[in-house]
Amino acid sequence: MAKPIKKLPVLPIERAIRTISGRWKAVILYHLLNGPKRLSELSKLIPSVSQKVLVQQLRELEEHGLVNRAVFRQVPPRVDYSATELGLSLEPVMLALCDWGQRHAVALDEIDRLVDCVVRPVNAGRGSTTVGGD
Amino acid sequence: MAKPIKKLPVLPIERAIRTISGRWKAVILYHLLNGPKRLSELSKLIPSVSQKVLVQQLRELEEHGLVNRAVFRQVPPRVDYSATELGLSLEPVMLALCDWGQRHAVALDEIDRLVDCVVRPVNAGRGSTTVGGD
DNA sequence: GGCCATACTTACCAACAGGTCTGTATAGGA
DNA sequence: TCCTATACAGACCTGTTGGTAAGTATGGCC
Repeated sequence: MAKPIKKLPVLPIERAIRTISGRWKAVILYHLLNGPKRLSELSKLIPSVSQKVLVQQLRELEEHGLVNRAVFRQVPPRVDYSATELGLSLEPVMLALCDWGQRHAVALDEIDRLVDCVVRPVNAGRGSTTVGGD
Repeated sequence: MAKPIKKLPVLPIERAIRTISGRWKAVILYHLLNGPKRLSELSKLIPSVSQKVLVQQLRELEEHGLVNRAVFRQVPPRVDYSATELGLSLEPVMLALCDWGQRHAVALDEIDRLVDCVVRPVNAGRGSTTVGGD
């Protein structure tokens, strides 16, 4: 496991928040919780993210041990990004955050559209969940 | 409930993360979970925070409905900051984040010192928990 | 050789975040 | 009047972050 280049806080809660608080990180992780993805796939799933920032955040997530990057020797180039065990362990935390975020929106009367907090497929029916950033 | 000036993301998880991800916010909230505090108290509890940022973050937490600010008509000026019901509801989420943050530090072999994840007094004995930022 | 698909990298810039330092306001007490 | 305690506000600066736009590398196919 390579040492993260970007130093993380010592305080556990600050550390946790820092690993997932960069732009698009939560969205990226959400998609990777559903299985490995290529860069091009993630680009299509998150249309509003710039190539540069997508790569940047993936690299950071990788550095912090949440994401694994698998390079295939082929052309066109193929790189698979997948959530590590550590990354997968964030799922309940992300769910808790999502639930609270909904509660927050309701409390502040800012419920334009209530997005379901589903980070894994519950069954074959993909459902109505859409995550693409705000 | 006043509308927050700083617009929050629509996506619930991004919204949640944004409300607690500013500098010192988690630490500030941690202290307010233990009861109302004055600015000077918070300054003493978190020695490394600058006056300006402390006030700024408290104002943001207030704007986002997590913190209540009570002004007393007296001199010296007295202002009490306390966690709102919404803010208090963050406790389990913060605990989950803290637990995960510890797990993360262990997984990356960065366990200098394991800080306990206690956000409320468990009993009369205050214990060994210390939160002051990194 | 040109085109394709994929996965990046680089230069540049605007906006933002956090911090230092200085100053202001209030009433009470010596 | 000066000092005290408390709670800010404002000017300024540095470093970071997110994004736009353009470019590079690889091998396969026509």
